[in-house]
Amino acid sequence: MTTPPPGLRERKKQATREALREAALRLAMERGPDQVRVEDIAEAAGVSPRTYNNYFASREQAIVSAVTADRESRIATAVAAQPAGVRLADAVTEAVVEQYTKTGERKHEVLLLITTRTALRDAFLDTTADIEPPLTAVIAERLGDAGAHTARVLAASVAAAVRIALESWLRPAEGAEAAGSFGAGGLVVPSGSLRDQLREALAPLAPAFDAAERRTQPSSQPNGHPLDKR
Amino acid sequence: MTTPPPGLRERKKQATREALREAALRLAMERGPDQVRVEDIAEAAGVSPRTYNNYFASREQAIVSAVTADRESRIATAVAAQPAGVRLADAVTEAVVEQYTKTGERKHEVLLLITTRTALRDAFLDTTADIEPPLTAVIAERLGDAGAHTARVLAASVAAAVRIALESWLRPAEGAEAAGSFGAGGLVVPSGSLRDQLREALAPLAPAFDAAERRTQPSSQPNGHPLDKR
DNA sequence: CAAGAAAAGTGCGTGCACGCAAGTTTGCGT
DNA sequence: ACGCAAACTTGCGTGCACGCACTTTTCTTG
Repeated sequence: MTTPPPGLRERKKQATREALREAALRLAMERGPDQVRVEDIAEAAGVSPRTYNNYFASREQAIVSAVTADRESRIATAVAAQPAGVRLADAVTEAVVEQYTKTGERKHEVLLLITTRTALRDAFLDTTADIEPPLTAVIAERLGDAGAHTARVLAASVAAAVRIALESWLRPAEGAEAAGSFGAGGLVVPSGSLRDQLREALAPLAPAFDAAERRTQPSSQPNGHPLDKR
Repeated sequence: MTTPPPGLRERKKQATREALREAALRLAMERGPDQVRVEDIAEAAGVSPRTYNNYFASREQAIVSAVTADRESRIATAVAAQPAGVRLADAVTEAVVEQYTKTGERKHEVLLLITTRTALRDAFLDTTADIEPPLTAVIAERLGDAGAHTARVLAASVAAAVRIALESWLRPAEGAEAAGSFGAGGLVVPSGSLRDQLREALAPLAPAFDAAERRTQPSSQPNGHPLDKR
């Protein structure tokens, strides 16, 4: 409905983007990530370097996007696909966990590559911001027009939480540095599975979702037990 | 206590940083922001271009940092300075609003400059991430060791909310584009004062703070009326 | 189906970020 | 007071991001 026939223009565009993605990833895997110049990626994809640059603002983005692909749209539909009765908080949590967990075999070995370079790691973490717009849309849909503002904030918070979860998951406990007055952190969390990290990061936001949801439909109370562990 | 005498080394370093900040801002104000090359800033500050680059990762950062300065530390202390009895949510909100509102006359004219260039605008918005570590620290302090994880998520959410508030404040209603299924947004909010934008963006997070706070001190209920409008 | 408008691709030039390997300054132990 | 080690500065070189002007391709409309 939204895309009758995408048109040749758009198809070519996506094809080029895909080719660049693939080329970037493949070359990065073959040689090290540092041994891949933009020129190589462009050539492998059959476009000029300048064109490559119209698709990706940085070399890291190109490589990482091969893993990230169309996560944004997947998340949105995943939320919408949740049964109508569940709490909004649970719907979002489930959708997010599902999308970040259901990783093909190939992806996992790519993540190893990504963690080896700080620039790549950062670029990967930055992609969490991409889920914000679609999340805003679905949340806003459930909150109604009055909650548009709230929806944006909640979506952004979710993105932030996901980022944190990925951060502490990707980091096998580095030396103690920056933030505040924590110990080495060894006690805080033994760096469990990604699944757990995500749930734990999203849990604190649940009350905010509940409150927002309550403000729009004070009558129909969604069932609150499918995932509530308390 | 934390800084007996800072030592010559550190003082010089801060002096250089300050000089760069000031030079960058001054030059950007005199000519347009686009007419300032890194070379100029470095020369005006009396260091080599390469050294400039050891302090700032981008030209935009240097300019923006003149406005941002030590906001991070101010926020942390502002939260800590709040009366002990108030809800954590209120303490944070007040501290944040205060810090982003108490803007000198000079700052306001700088903000006008910043909004003129997208790159500067983005750099400015990115600085909201800097408040995250100090916020994490103070929040963690009030939540106790058990809530360290929660503290990080909440701090990140606050940072995200602030970013959103600043975004919609800096943008006098552009044409409708990206996100989801909203109208032109003219109805949603008439783009009130920054103060209001901040409060509105932070409000949805209050329930999350309350819940977190409740989990650590189920007994002593903080007074909940100083700012609660509902 | 033939222009003409709109959009994508391309070549070129400029300023920049950043690694590396010196040189220089500051701090500290003895 | 001296001198070594660590921190900061700097020059150089490389690859890159991106604006601009222009060509080529695709979409639209009469």
